Amino acid sequence: MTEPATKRVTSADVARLAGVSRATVSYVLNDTPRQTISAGTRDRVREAAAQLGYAPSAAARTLRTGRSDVVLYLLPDWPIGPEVGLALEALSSALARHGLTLVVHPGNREDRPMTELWKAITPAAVIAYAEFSDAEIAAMRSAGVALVVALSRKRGHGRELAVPQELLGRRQAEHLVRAGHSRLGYAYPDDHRVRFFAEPRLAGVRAACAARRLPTPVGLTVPLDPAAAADAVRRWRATGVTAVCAYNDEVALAVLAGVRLVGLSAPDDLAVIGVDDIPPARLAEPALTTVATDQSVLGAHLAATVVAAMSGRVAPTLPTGVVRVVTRASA
Amino acid sequence: MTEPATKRVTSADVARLAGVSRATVSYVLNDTPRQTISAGTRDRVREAAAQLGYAPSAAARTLRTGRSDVVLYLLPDWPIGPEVGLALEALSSALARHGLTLVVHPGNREDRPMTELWKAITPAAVIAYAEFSDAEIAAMRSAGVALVVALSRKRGHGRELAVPQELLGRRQAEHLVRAGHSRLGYAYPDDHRVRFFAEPRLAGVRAACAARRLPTPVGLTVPLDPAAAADAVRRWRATGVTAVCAYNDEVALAVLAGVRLVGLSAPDDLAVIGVDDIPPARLAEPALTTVATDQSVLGAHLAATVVAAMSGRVAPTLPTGVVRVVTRASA
DNA sequence: ATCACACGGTTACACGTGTAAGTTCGAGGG
DNA sequence: CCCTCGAACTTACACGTGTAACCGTGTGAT
Repeated sequence: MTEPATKRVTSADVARLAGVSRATVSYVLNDTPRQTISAGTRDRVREAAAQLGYAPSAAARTLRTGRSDVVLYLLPDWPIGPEVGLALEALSSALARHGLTLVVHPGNREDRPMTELWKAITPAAVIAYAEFSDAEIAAMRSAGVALVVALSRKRGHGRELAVPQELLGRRQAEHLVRAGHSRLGYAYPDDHRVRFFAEPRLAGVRAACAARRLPTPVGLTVPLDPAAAADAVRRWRATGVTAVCAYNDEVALAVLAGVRLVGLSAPDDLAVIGVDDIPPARLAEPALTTVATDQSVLGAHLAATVVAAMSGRVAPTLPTGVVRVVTRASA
Repeated sequence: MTEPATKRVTSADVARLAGVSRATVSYVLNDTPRQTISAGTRDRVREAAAQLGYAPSAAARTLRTGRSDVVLYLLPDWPIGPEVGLALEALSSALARHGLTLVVHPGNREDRPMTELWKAITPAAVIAYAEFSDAEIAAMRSAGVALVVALSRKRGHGRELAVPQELLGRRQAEHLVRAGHSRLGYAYPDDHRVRFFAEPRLAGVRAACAARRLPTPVGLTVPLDPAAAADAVRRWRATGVTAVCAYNDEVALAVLAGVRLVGLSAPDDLAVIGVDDIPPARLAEPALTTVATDQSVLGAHLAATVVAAMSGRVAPTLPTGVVRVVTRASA
């Protein structure tokens, strides 16, 4: 049952086969700049490594250098949508191109103190949605974590890396205003855990309205339930709202369901715009207009920022045109 | 800029503070069965460890034991929905309870050969959707990976761990038949990458029909586009189909959109049932009937299976009642 | 002829842990 | 009194890697 488990291929094996010392193997495979190795030896070592299928032990490497090539990505504890999956894939690809490995960990802060995890892994960087306390950040730093990145809004501690959430709200409002609406509503999510995202988005909508001297948007919490959403729709109608920005596509779909339930129709009676462009958006009745983020360029940008920060260089600026409005029928 | 980075707390520090040897610390903290330690010493060691905030280095531990406590979960390269996130969270919690750490890696087989990853990490177990080749499995085994779990249907190589996909299709068909339908359709996804899931689900529908001596379901590929879905709906109607099982909720939503587009209505003209119960399902027009899987018990079961297999015990059987039909308006 | 020096390597150590193999010591049996 | 034996520890080694420090050798300058 318990197999002999043919021993791991180590750099010593490669060295033996190539007829050099183990140090030489290390120098060749890591392209150590200080050390010069003849072209002939380089080839022999590379050949031997490939032939044996050698892959260095991450454990030993981490132990030696004190830092692993792992970037830890802590998922939030609220439900994630398909767009997160896309972003992760892009981020992973981009990081891999820089020799870094993305590791995603579901954020169950309760089960096991997060500290155990990064103390154990000693990742090169930690990316998380929620903010860390100053004490946590200090602890990580001293534990060898090179970079701590929070994707939420407060500035100063980390860097603002994700798409500025305000921008999403602003784009929503701009689209609605351009379509002739002046009295807007905001559909707030029912889940208090996402307020880190919802608040800045709402702030973006508010800012856009204020800039145009329009009345401040009337915000209502909209659960993912047609009947509850119908209530919200009635209240918006009563206050003269003609178009609503929703926190995301799911909330927007709820609003659309509410509109249908009260016997009205979008966008004539109430225009609706979402965020994310999830697949069901274009299948809704009516098809949902939404603000989409290009997750692949976003992932690449995030990776570039992490890499830059680790090598001490200055972070690149977020490329423009990452978010765009997908115009469909609902607004 | 580069901080002094207060050195890592090691077991040697704990030993010094507790006034014992480093080995004793290891014995205490790991509850090594062979070794007896007095209660007094145990307390002193534990106290010291807590006081210093000691967490053992995963790298050193892995290097020494040759196996890490990481369970590697390889995500597929097709888009994932919210249900995957829920399952991961449950799995992570359950594994943590057994001292294992879940690590999720987006499956970009192109960027970096997967071999590099598990050769580097030496995980305790690997969970993946797609199947591995025999060579890959042999390589993992010999590299020390304790268990390889394939979530796909082919038996023999790995273990069938997830919910049998056939069951999902069967439940769909049973619900429709019980509602009085006899001529069924199957809405196949447009993405060839998910055939590992789609084929067994379709097989389940076929089996349910065959068991009741009903005609074999007529399968059509349905892209996530209302117009294309409308075509499919017309063809189903032409062949006398009165109800369709969709690969998942998104495809089902597309079918519903198609139904509306051709001026018909569900479930009277065509009943539709999906799989997954994603949030937009209950917000659709009409609300989508679907087959839901309890991700939390599934995650716990998956964790139990992994743990059992690692310790050589026999795998538990999948608890019954994990999948249930959520009846709404569409079927 | 001598020296400095870049080239192309090798030797040796450290990283932090688990654990097999000792070591000390007090108790209990003959 | 001696021997054995278990409890309670300690000592010592191995895991696989990166890298600083050392070393021989040819080569061009003095």
